Amino acid sequence: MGSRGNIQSSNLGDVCDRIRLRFNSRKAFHAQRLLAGKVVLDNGFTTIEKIGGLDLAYSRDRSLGVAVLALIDFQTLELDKCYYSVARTCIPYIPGLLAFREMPPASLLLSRARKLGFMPSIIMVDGHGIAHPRKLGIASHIGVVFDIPTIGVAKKRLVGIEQGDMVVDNETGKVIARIVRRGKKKVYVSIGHKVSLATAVEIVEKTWITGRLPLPTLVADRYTKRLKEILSRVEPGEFGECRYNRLLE
DNA sequence: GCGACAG
DNA sequence: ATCTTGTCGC
Repeated sequence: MGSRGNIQSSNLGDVCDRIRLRFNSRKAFHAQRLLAGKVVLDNGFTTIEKIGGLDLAYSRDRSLGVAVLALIDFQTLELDKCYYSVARTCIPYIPGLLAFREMPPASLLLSRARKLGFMPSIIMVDGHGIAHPRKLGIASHIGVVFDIPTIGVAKKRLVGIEQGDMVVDNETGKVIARIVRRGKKKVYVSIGHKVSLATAVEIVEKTWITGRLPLPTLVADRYTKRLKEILSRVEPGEFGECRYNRLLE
């Protein structure tokens, strides 16, 4: 047997191990700076028919991630459709590098949604947009890669200084995010891609009708937690339609 | 060296 | 994010 062995008997580790070994923060930083230069900070759309909410959950051993895209009618705020996708999680959570952990299930999901013609006008992503150390949080990352308008909606601050209802950049002093409150709850809203901060805030305020998050991400979050239950009986790469009918139970 | 640190 | 026990409020 040659030094390379073969696929079946290889003891070089599986694909996830190899992805993990090839990964390093220096290259990740470089990719983020590259993509950050492509972010568009103005509205790249005119009307919103459907708004999407994107969120993820993990199996208890964290080996699998499930991404959910909830499609909501922007006028009636009724749930239209809901899709999910499952993928292995190879990269650990590292502040500032969240996208490298969550992109596999998310990109699988969005590429399928696009192929099937179910891409919404804009997507609300659970995480920051440009309010990020290298101006490319996961919301912006997804927006640029899929060339779709995105809004970053995070529950906690990652960078910047809070001044009232805004978050300003440590160095430039520019506003990088706005804090939207509803009762005791608050979220950090930032530009993801192809949307202005003012419009992003308006969209969050219009869709935040109850709970701790605006409706798109709230619905995605609920489905994501329901789908955790079937993760142990599911193959990575699976794509499907959410099968739960009750929006809020 | 010491804190801060999306999900 | 996930796990987990107890507590507060509608």
